[in-house]
Amino acid sequence: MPELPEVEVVKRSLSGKILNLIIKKVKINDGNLRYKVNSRLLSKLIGKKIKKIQRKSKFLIFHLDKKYCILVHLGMTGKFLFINKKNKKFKTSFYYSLNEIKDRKHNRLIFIFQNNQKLIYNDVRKFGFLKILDILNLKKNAHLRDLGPEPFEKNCNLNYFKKYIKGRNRNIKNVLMDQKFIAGLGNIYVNEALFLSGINPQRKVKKLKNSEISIIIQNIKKVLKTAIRFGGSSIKDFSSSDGKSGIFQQHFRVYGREGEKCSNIDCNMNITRTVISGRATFFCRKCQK
DNA sequence: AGGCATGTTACAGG
DNA sequence: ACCTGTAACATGCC
Repeated sequence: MPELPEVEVVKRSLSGKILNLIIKKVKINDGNLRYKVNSRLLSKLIGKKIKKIQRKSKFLIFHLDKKYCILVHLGMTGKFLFINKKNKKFKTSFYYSLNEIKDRKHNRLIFIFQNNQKLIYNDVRKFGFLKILDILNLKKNAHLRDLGPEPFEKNCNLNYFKKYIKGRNRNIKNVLMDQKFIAGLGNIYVNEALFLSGINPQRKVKKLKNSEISIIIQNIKKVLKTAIRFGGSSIKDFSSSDGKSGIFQQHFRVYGREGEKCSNIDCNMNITRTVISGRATFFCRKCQK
């Protein structure tokens, strides 16, 4: 369940666990993910050490020895699960085992490390993927090449928005969902950021005032930061690699709240659901103009 | 049974 | 070129 905050949470939780581990074996239960897993390349990872984990937008990049890296996208339901065999008897790993047993069916790949700890890639819908690449080719990789700036980068500012927006006839929701314009947002956080900003998702970008754009930028950062702080949002069953769920979904102001009363004080309006660019869109008709 | 789902991409048509 | 809508991918849940 991965937009930028969820992927960041996964990155952080994984970094504390698998850095410096050496891959002993990789088991492919079902390699037919969004792109078929290349088993030949995968076997080249045996004996390699995980040196660094990086997040780029909604992608994870595992850096390994010898310029190998794994580019990962979690799609809609991709998850990593870390199994600490060494502490099998401890409560925490009992927790992992439960998770593993509950959803063994969707464990697609299993990385086994030299110390017998395991990293499982679990993905119900198989929209996610793992690609083994040469680090030197990373920059020109088609998935990463065209990504826009991330919300926390300093070039993601009012001027950048103004320049892009000029003469464009798109609505603001659609633009914020566009990874080529700004990287890392998805449907949930765009809905939330526009609510916080008091901007109707249908507004044409060319008609936004500078002050409104600034507010949007500010709220994008705010909502992402808060979501990371709460461990991401767990709709259905997102979990970080230690099986913990995030709780930011409890803080959604509009997403999934069709018909519920607007959470702004003094507003009696119910939240509206509509569809924009094929995606569910939630907003308050009164508070978002 | 039908509709919906955190994402991305391809394609058709205006 | 720009923009929108739709469908597809694979699967499960309500």
